Amino acid sequence: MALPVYLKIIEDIKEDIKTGKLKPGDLIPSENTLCDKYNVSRMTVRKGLAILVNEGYIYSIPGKGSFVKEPDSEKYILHYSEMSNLINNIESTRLIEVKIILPTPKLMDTLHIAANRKIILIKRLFYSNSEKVAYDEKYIIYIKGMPIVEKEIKYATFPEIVAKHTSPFAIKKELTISAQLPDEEIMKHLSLYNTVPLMVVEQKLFNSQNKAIGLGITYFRGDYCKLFAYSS
Amino acid sequence: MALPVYLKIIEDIKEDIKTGKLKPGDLIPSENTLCDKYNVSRMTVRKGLAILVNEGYIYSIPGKGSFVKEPDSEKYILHYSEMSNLINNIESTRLIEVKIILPTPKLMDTLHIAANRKIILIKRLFYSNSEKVAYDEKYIIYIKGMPIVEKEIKYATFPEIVAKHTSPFAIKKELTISAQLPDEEIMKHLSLYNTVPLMVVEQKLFNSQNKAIGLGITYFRGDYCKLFAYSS
DNA sequence: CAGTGGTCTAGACCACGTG
DNA sequence: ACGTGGTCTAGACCACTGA
Repeated sequence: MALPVYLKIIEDIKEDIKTGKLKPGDLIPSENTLCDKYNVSRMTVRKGLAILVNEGYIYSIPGKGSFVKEPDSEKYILHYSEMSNLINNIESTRLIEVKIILPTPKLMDTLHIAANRKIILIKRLFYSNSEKVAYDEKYIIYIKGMPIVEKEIKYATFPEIVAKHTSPFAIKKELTISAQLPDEEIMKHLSLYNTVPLMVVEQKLFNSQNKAIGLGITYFRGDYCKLFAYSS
Repeated sequence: MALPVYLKIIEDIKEDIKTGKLKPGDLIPSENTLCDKYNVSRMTVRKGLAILVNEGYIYSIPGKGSFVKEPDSEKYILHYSEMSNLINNIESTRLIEVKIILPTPKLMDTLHIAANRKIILIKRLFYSNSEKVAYDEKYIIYIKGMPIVEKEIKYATFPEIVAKHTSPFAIKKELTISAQLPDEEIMKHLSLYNTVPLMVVEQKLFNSQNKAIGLGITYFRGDYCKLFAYSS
């Protein structure tokens, strides 16, 4: 019995759920029942159940009991960074342009800002095996002290640029993934001469007050980029 | 003080992390120190810390202490189902074909099966607002008792079909997302006459022994499908 | 050695839900 | 009134770390 009791409890209940002995909606034995079954104090049982709750296997209703949960079968974990994906890693970047602009109507809308707010626009190209694999645009709401020095931007990931002076824990992010065809500007930047589908990843950053602080759009060549996700 | 003490402890430490008072790598006050600070027993402090560990804010090393964690800044939660996405929901489906086949070399490789294993192939079309928005192929390793009855397949999600007779908790899933151009068969199925980029989502299902049991490929019209993910 | 986190106990009081 | 889960206590022993 090197195994702590609470882990044994977890194992047993998970097993019952996976084999179907316990089905979604079923009532789990009460905490006191489990105390008796394992000859263990209630806090130990509760520790096990808390972990099962946390892992999404069960839920508890005060006064009623603990029940097997309907699994979140649509939930996946996705790891995303502009700099690495399933097929290849970005080995180098080239800065096309950095400038301060005023927001377009679309930017005013997605970032919820006034027409006179200054925006830093960064355009970059990503290379892998000396080939252009992605074109990248970042729009960052300008704040004093922001890094607009070339060497600070060149190899940084979007959250890294923005989080330079705030805790990375304070930043929330959203991704929108779509398939598009390149417009003329992108075809030029990526030196495309025939139709190549693009995997477009829009990344929106929010501060801890849920105010948008930046927008990044990365246009990956479809034949050079795949994303990968897995169920937890 | 309706707020439980352990939640107060969590709040305080999160606040210190978000404001940068505590930085990644920093040592957190020891459990006994926190007991004194909050005038509370050790189990209460530990409950709070356990949740912070679970949420990825801190980690603990026995004999040393608890430390602020480097955040997993590339991790996102993605909700995916063939039947609903950011832009629109699938309102109806049409079964094109259901048949038993022997695996192609590609299938033998991705599903790790022998050449004589029978495979159920299901081809479907997904409609939204009476328009064809996606073409869908499922390959399921045939097992006795599998539903191949039309009405059981028609409106079911891939995991639902496969999990019909096993617990949904026992199934692990992987997604691969890419942008592609349609081949002739897909253009025909989706009635495409000019070039439309496709968002292709490959879904692989595994049983609890990590054996592949099914493969689904859904080809969404890029202009009708976007995926959405967010940081936790 | 003293201090740390990991496991566990045997109680307690509370709010809640059902008969 | 009783059983349920939610919070909390004031101890205990262990294995580990670092001085």
